[in-house]
Amino acid sequence: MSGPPHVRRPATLASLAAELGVSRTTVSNAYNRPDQLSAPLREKVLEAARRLGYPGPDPVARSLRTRRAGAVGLLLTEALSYAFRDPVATGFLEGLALACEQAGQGLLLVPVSPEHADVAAVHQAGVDGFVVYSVSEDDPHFRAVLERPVPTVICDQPIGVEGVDRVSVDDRDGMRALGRHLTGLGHRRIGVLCMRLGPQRQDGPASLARQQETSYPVQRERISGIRDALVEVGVDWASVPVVERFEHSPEAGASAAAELLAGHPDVTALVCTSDVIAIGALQWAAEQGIDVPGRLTVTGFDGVPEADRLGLTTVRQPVRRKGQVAGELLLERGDRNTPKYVVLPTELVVGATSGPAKKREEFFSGW
Amino acid sequence: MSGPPHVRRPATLASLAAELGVSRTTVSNAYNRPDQLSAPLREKVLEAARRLGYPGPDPVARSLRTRRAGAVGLLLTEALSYAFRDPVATGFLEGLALACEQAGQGLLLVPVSPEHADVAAVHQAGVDGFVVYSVSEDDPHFRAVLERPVPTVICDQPIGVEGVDRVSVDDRDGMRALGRHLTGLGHRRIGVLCMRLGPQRQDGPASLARQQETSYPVQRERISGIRDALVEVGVDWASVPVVERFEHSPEAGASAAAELLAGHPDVTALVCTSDVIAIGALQWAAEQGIDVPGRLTVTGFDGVPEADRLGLTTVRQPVRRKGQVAGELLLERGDRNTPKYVVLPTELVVGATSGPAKKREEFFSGW
DNA sequence: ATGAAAGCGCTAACAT
DNA sequence: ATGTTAGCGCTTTCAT
Repeated sequence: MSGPPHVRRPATLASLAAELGVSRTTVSNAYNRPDQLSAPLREKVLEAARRLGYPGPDPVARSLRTRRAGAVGLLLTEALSYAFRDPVATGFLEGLALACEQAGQGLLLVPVSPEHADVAAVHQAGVDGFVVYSVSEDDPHFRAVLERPVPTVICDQPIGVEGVDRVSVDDRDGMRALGRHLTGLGHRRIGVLCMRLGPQRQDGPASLARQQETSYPVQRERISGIRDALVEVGVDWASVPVVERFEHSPEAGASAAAELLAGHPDVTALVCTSDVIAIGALQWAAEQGIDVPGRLTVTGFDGVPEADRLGLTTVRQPVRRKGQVAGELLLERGDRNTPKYVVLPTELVVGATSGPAKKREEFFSGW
Repeated sequence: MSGPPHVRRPATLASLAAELGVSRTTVSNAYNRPDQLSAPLREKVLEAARRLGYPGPDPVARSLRTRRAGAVGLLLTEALSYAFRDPVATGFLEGLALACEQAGQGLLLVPVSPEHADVAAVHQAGVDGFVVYSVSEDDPHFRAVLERPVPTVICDQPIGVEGVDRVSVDDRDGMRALGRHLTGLGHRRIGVLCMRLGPQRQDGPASLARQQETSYPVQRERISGIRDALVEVGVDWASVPVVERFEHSPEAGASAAAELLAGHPDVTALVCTSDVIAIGALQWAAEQGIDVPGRLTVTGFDGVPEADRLGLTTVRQPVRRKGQVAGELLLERGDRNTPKYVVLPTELVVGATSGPAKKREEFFSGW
């Protein structure tokens, strides 16, 4: 298939019409408007089609003529394949797929791999609109999407793009609520494990500058949220260790937890900016024999199903709904010309992985 | 977007050519064959394009002309949205996406919802080929795919379709190995929890007839595998309880486990035909305070990441690889006209959820 | 290096 | 109820 295009169609609408001695319109109607011709004639056409091996109207030719592709394009941050490993992305996809399904639209995943850095795939996509899921602010593919003369909906990131629909959640607010839950439990010495803050891999401590200058607003907002809560009770944010990981996986979470606690053994709570990271941290703690939440509190963000099963304390965001809304925004847009911005609510989920902070004395004997 | 088609393109290749006083060919070349015209002229064309808001060649028109859509269609059993909830399906998708990515091809998810029972979506898909993932033997969408004049690759199911590429694993063999592991541990009274066996919802015990007549060969093979192992040690298969669930989710697994053990309290091992079901069974056992594997052995099939984290005894199948191979089969097919059938290996993973069967006496005191 | 001509396969006014 | 006409926007030999 990468070689020559696939075989020429055995028969076309025109050849069928010629064969039958009817007009092309009639054949077209036989497929698209059964009520426009008599039942016997229609049957005759369909029968001839079967006989000649005519597979029905070519979808591409029809799309060209009707000016609709019948599909929505999806642009993702990462390599396409990554999306299927991330439970938040799959939740989003589930919702988006649901919306597409209901509208009878296909969902085209646009191939953006780090290797194929070219933007051609975006130009090549035969779609009626794009959903852009959580991409970095300077993504070239994203720019290419904006150049296409079709409607677009952004999910989460980037922010601040004028005139483009967007759906997101209030990350900062959600994390602030979680932070207050922790400070309410007496935690003062906490550590943060976060996702990548820049396009370049940088695993390790994230400076204050890096926290602020990140090209990933979602991470910035979540970090700001936990900071808000700590500052409220008088903690000096500059003293709070933040460890960053480029990969987003439980393994990365485990190694980040190890790194943070090695450097800051007196930390009583590990705040992770995603459930995936938190799941890794939890696993690490279990392997180390560290009691959660007795000795260490661990929290996440997102509310993915596995976190639920593990009883993780987290902030649940309606990922599926987010995908659905993104799809609806794109598919049900009438002729409106003012953009819509939808912000969905989050919910604090107190599970079994957060508990009271031990006092320093208890703490050292607790090891 | 569901209303009128999106706005007419502001400019076309032809209008740009006219404006510049050059031929259409030249404009086309500026985009597709930069080496066919002088750099200055090319720049002039591109500049004019920017100025006039010409977004580059229309992908649909190009597809019609070149006879290639630059995308692969994916047909799934279930509602599209389900695929993203099932870790096996997402693993497969990951691999398939990887293959598409590398070939620079898009991946179009064809919308098949139970509501939109019509096959139109298959006809509407502008793709160069189809991958069919684990669909039932009598799926009408599948028939529609076969009618399209493009290459197709089947994954897992249906089996026995002549002349169509296929990739699968030896389910029966994998399950047989698992079964021998269990009989080796002394298990003789086992129960099976399986996925749906027919298009109609039927939650509860599955008769021998139903096990054999299922339209889902994969389930049949897995059940046959465990049967093989039990028959080898003299167990009468007719006495082995098999509980079926229509939904494929941990919740369904939990309820199936409850049902099976309520009816057969002397069972020492629960063999599940998927990890997702097994995870639910495990959760149920934990809630009931049933010791695994002390009192009850629980096993799965697939080897999904979460199963790994839980230490589930299971049969690992290379799901990701399966997706990748499916993609490669479709994309790298030269001009071969003989179909390929690829069968990938499985691997028994002995985790922490399988242990020796207790003797009947120990067993009752174990409650 | 550039242009002219010829469709790819189809649908939608509009007429009859 | 059926046919006629006129493209949708583009690429690709083949000439020049």
